[in-house]
Amino acid sequence: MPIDREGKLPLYRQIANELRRDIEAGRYAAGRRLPSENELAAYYEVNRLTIRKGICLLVEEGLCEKVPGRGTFVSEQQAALSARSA
Amino acid sequence: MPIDREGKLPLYRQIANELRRDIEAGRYAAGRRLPSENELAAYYEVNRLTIRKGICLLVEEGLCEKVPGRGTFVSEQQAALSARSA
DNA sequence: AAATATTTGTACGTATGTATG
DNA sequence: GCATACATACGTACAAATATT
Repeated sequence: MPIDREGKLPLYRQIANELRRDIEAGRYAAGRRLPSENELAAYYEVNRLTIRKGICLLVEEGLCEKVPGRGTFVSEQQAALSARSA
Repeated sequence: MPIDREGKLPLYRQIANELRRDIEAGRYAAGRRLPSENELAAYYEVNRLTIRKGICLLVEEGLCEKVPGRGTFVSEQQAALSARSA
């Protein structure tokens, strides 16, 4: 159970950490689409806006890119990085 | 620099005064939408809830009307008033 | 072409917790 | 204790872009 509601870390940061871990572990291939915000919200049992806030951090880090109407995608560079380290 | 954090007036009252001034100065046309709460929060560098509290005063005064999910709009009457005084 | 579904984007509404004066 | 202010989180509604049927 990844998310700790009693923890000190805000949920959206925990979400960001989880997703970052998954990306860096290569669980999402180069340019692949992440699950939709609604799917992630259902999976982690948090509000969709909390997911968005977490993903926003990853976008700022350059790990992800969002495309309106399409989804959120793993940045190519990041995919290359995790492939290299794998 | 409109907002004075050292002043005696609470921030939300200062915000209300600023917005009221802008409306009465005709800077927002009849029925026009104000900047979103988030935009105002960024502009004045205060929390969104502080903006909300300030706008709430204007709504009580009849200067503005809020529409859930759409925004805050200048009341038509008020627009007429400021047009008259202009 | 049209209608529908999916997905991200935006905006207000509400509640709780924390900190400060 | 109370008012002010901020951070977090969820709720709800609708718009815009895209994809599908």
